[in-house]
Amino acid sequence: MSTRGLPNSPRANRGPAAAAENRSAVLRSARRLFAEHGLHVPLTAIAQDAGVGQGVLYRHFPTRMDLALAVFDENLDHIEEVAAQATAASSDSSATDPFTTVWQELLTLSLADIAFVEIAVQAVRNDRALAANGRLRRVVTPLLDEARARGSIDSRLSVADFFLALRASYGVVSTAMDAAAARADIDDLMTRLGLPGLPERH
Amino acid sequence: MSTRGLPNSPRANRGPAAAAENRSAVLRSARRLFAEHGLHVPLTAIAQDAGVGQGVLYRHFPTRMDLALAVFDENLDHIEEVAAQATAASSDSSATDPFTTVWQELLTLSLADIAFVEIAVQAVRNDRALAANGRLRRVVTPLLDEARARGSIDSRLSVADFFLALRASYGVVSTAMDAAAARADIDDLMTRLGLPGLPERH
Amino acid sequence: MSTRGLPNSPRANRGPAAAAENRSAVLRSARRLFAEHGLHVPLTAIAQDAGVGQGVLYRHFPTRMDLALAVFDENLDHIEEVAAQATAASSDSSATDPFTTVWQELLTLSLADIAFVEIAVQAVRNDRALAANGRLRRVVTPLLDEARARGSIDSRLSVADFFLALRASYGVVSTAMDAAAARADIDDLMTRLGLPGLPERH
Amino acid sequence: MSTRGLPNSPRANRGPAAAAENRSAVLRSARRLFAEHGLHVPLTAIAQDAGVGQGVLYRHFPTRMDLALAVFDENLDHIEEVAAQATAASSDSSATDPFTTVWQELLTLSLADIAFVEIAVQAVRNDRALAANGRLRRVVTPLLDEARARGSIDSRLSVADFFLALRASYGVVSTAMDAAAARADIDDLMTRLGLPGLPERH
DNA sequence: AATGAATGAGTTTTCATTCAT
DNA sequence: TATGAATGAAAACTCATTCAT
Repeated sequence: MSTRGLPNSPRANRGPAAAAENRSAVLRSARRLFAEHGLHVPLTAIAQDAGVGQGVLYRHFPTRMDLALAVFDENLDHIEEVAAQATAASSDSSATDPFTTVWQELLTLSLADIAFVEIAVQAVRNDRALAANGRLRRVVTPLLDEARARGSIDSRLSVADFFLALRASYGVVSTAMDAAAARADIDDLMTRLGLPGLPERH
Repeated sequence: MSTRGLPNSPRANRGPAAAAENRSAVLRSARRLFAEHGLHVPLTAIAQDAGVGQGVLYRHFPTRMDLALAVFDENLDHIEEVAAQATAASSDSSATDPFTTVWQELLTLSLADIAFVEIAVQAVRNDRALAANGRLRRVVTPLLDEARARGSIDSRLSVADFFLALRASYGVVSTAMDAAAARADIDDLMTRLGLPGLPERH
Repeated sequence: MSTRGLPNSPRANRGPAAAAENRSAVLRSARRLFAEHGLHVPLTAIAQDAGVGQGVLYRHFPTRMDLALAVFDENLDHIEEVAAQATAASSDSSATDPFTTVWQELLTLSLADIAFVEIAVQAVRNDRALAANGRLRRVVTPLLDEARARGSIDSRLSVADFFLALRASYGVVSTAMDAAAARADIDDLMTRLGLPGLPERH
Repeated sequence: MSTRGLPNSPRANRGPAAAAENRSAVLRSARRLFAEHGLHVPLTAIAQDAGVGQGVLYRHFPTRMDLALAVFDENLDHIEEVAAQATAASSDSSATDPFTTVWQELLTLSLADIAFVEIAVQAVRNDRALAANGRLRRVVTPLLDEARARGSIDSRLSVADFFLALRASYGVVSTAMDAAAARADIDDLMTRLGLPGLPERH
């Protein structure tokens, strides 16, 4: 009784190259919708926003946590890149201290992305998040050591303090009434903790 | 014709006197289940845990936020009481500074109750939460003034700093791996911010 | 554990006189809310609007249909009264024909009260509604006979035609876009059926 | 963590081809249950009757009104078809006048389908229903003009009268005690209004 | 005789997950 | 390999009816 085949849409994103594109489309949409609505957005909405079928989403990210951690991982990719660039540029004596650059980038990320907090919180309960934290630790430790040696930060500041400050910033950002207040409060908190505040420009 | 609303169970908590009891039962269950599972627990589960029908829950708390804020309000009731007792006892010169007592109670609350953070975060977007924050401010300001005068805290510490530190503690607690780590990290953070840490015993 | 008694509200509507008052209050509210929202309004809303407890509503009107028919019955009371007055006034030769007066009153009622239609429709399925229709028939038949004798209406118009026209007017009113259109359409329909239209004034 | 949405039943009506079938199944069930029980039947019952999950119903008809209007639209499809056939057959001089055929079909529909009335009544309050009425008007107008020209209906009968009569028939049908009485009353009303009555046979 | 809180079945609605095509 | 319809459990919400006080 059913008429013809018409299995899927005319111009389907087929093939291995398209698969990778689909994956990033999903990731991009997830990042945006997580940021806008929090971690509870319907996965259906993400797939739709990405312009792919739900099956694609499930193929690449079997669970919601997989998706959340993938977004989180991208943040770390970004941070690593920033760290590499900052280190490369640090031979130029007039450049900002690499640690400061990375730290400001992390604060900026927190500020921009409500879900960054949520993901971190959820992720912490998850073994795989330990790996994520490990990555961050590996990036930050040498920069911190160097910054201490240079004297650009307090010599008593440890990696543990760094993580503590980062986590404290979560609380400040996530309970802020608005973006401007959040900026001011973060700057304030960092001053009290002896760490660099946010960069001038957004 | 009407099919809904069959008779109710044999021996129920009826009458105006029971109403208040039922309300507290709901609140008690909500507090516990929010703390255990977060703000997303099914309202049905709360009603069941409280041993009441869903209608009771909806009668007293039309929306989930109403319930969350009621729990939050109870926290503030508790804090006010602690503040009053601490103030009353402060004539005894050997007593702990009232501000310290209250502050430690707030940290302890944060530590004990995952949902305290969540509620605070959600509540911040809500006008009614401003009133709640107002309550806290009114309680804390005089204690803080007195503590500054006495010299038990840094003379530069403002009420804004107090809220900032409280919000920072949210981040630290909510991203902690376990209770022991949370304790240690909170103590650490407070030391760095020049505020009292947690009390020795729980 | 429950505190005091406090069985019911301070100034309760007690006593037999109050009972009658409560009954009419419920009836009054039912008429209004049925008219505004149709027969499906929550009974709770009616009780609340009437300022009585739900128990009172159920005491006087065990089922929704009891309430609906009570409202309908009041309409018939009103019609009977109009009929009696019109008849009494009919000795005055300049007066409007009694049948016309009653008929116009019926049309006006239909026009004013959405629920009038709904009740009639529901009522038809109900044996008790037959009694209601019987009342109307008993009032109208002599007026109609006299009107025919006088020549104020077509001599072929029977009581059955009268009911038919009334029911037809239900359809016209209930599908009207607005009150003005309803008036015009009813007038039109009645003209085509050889019956008096609506009175000039509302 | 997520508890919702367990796997689905073994052999389901999957795929794009089945979607259309499922939609019609829902529509078919809706038509029947609306006709039997009125517009208030539980949507669940419709889905069940159609043999589909509730999701299917919501996918195709987000609101109850969407479903009701879809049923109504189908009626208009049917009427258009009848009109086309009647017009095509009208060259045969012995055939019934096309307008009469269409009009009788409309009366028959009203008679068969309690919900037809209800939907029409509800639909009137709805902008989308105006479009539906527009469709009907476009179909009827030329037929009416021709019927007037031929002399098969009273030359004074306008399109407005047509709609008026249709709406009047709603009232008569919806307040009828039983099918036989409804038939007789409709015939009677139409005679009085100078329009064709019901066809002999159904 | 009145009050109005409580019950809980019935309905609506959402959405994670599967799978025919 | 992708699509997107289908499923159906679960969660949210409503309200007729009862009954302790």
